[in-house]
Amino acid sequence: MKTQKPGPSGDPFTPVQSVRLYETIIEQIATLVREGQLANGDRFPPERQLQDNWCVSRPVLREAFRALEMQGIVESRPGDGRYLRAERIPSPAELRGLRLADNQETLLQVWEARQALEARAAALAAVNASRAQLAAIGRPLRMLDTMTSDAYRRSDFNLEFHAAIARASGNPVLEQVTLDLLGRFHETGFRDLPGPEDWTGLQADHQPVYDAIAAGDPGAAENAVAAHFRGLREKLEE
Amino acid sequence: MKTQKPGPSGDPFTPVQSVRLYETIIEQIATLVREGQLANGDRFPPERQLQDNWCVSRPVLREAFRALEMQGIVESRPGDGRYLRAERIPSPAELRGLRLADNQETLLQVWEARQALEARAAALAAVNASRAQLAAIGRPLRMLDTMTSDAYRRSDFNLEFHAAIARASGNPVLEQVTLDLLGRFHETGFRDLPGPEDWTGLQADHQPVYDAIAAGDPGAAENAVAAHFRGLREKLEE
DNA sequence: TCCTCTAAATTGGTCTACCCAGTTAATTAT
DNA sequence: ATAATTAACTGGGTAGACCAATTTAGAGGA
Repeated sequence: MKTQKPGPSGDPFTPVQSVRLYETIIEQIATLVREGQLANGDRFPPERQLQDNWCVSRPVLREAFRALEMQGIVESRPGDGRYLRAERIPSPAELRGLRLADNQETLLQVWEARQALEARAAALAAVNASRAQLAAIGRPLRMLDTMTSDAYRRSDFNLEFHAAIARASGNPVLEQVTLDLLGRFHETGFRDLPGPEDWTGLQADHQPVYDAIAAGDPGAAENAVAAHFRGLREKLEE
Repeated sequence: MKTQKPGPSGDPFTPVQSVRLYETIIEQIATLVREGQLANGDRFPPERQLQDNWCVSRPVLREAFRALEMQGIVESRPGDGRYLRAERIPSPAELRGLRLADNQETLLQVWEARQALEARAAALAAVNASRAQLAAIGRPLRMLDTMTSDAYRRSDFNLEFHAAIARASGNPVLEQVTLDLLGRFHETGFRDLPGPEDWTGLQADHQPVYDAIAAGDPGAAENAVAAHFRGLREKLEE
C-alpha cells in the first residue's frame, strides 16, 4: 500500500504554491494565542493597530479574521471588537478542510472513510429513524428505481439516499462529516463508476439497506451498507 | 466549570446577528453552481465582472472566495483566474466547519463519530502499519503509563496515541477527518472525563488496541477500539 | 453627589481607486 | 511556419475614505 501522502493538489508539479499573506497573518494570530497573550474570551487589538504591528493592509487582516470567524474561532462585533472564541488556533492544515486529489487512489480512500461513517449511521438510523426520516430514505430509492437513464439525476438521487440515512442517524456530527465527504467526491466517484447498465446492481444494494433500517435492525443495516460499499469498491478497483 | 461564555456575549441579548455581505456572495456563488452555470474544473468569471454583476466591492468578493479557497472548493491562480474544485458548494452551515456546542450531548455525538472512524482506522493499521508507525503508536502509550499526574500532558499523549493510529491506517482521508474531530473536542472531552484516579482504566483500554495492531489482527483491533469507546462512553453518560 | 442624556471617539463593515506580478494570447519579426 | 516580443487580462496587495454600531467621556440637571 502506498503510504506516500498526496501533495496539496495531487500531481507532483506544484512547486511554488506562493504563500498568501492572509495565511501568514493567521499564523501570527495563532502565535499570539499560543504564547498566552490572548485567552479564550479576550478581545483582539483593533484592526488598525494590528495592521501597524504586522505591516499588512486592512483587507488582508480582514481576510485572515474572516477565515477564523467562519470556523467559529473568532467573533466580530461591529463597533466593539473581535473576540477569541476558542482555546487554541488550529494549524493551517486543520483549518483548510480536506483537499482531495482527483484520482482513483483518493477515491478509494474516501470510499473507505464513507463506509466507516455510513455503516454506523445506518445502524443508528435503524434505531432512531422517525417515520418521516424513513420516508426520506425511501423516496430517492424509488426514484432511482423508476429512472432508466439520465445519469445526472440518478447520481443526485443516490446522494439524497445516502444523505437521508446520515440525517436519520440522529447524530448531527456524524451527519455533517458524512455530508462533507459525500459532497466533495460524490460526482467524481460516479464518473468512474460502471455505466448505466450496471445501475441495477446499485439498486439491488440500496434496497437491503432500506429494508434493514425499516425493520429496525441495526446489525443488518450495518452489514448491508458494508456490503454495498464493498461491492462497488470491487468494481472501482478494476 | 464555566459553561456561560464570559464577556460581551454572556447575556442572552444578541438578537440581530447582521448578515455579512461576504456570506451573501457565497450564496450567489453557490447558486451559480447549483444552477449548473459552473461545473467542477470551470473557471469563474473575473473579479471585476462579478463585482459588477453582484454590486459589491472587490474586497467583499475576495473575502468570499478566500473562505471557499481555504476549504479547497476554489483554487485561485494569480494571473489566470479562479477555478471551481468541487462538485457543489456546501451550505453556509457546512462551510462554517463543525461548530460544536460545548455540552455533553455534542460530546457524545463526537464520540460516536470517532468510534466509527477510529475502529476502521485501527483495523487498517493492523494490516498496513509500518514498524516506525507502530513505534509511534507505542510511544505515547508508554508515556501515558509512566505519567502519574499532570493531566495536560496525559491528554496530549492520549491525542498523540489516537492520531498515530489514524496515520498508521495509511488512509489520509480517514486520518484528516479523524484528526479534525480529535482536535476540536479533545480538550473539552477530557474536561468532562473522570479524574486521574480512573486513568488506569484508560491505559487498560489502550493496551489491547496496540497489541491487536502489533499482532496484525484487524478484527481484534476494531473490537478493542470499540470496547475502549464504549467503556468511556458509559463513564461519560453518568 | 448622583444620575441622565448627549456628543465625541473608537471599532468593524464596505467602498473606491490604484499599483504590482504572473499568465495568457495576440502580434510581430524571423 | 515558428519563435520572440508585446499588450491585455487576472488575481494579490495597498491606501484612504465613509458609514453604522458601540462604547465612553463629559456636560447638564436633579
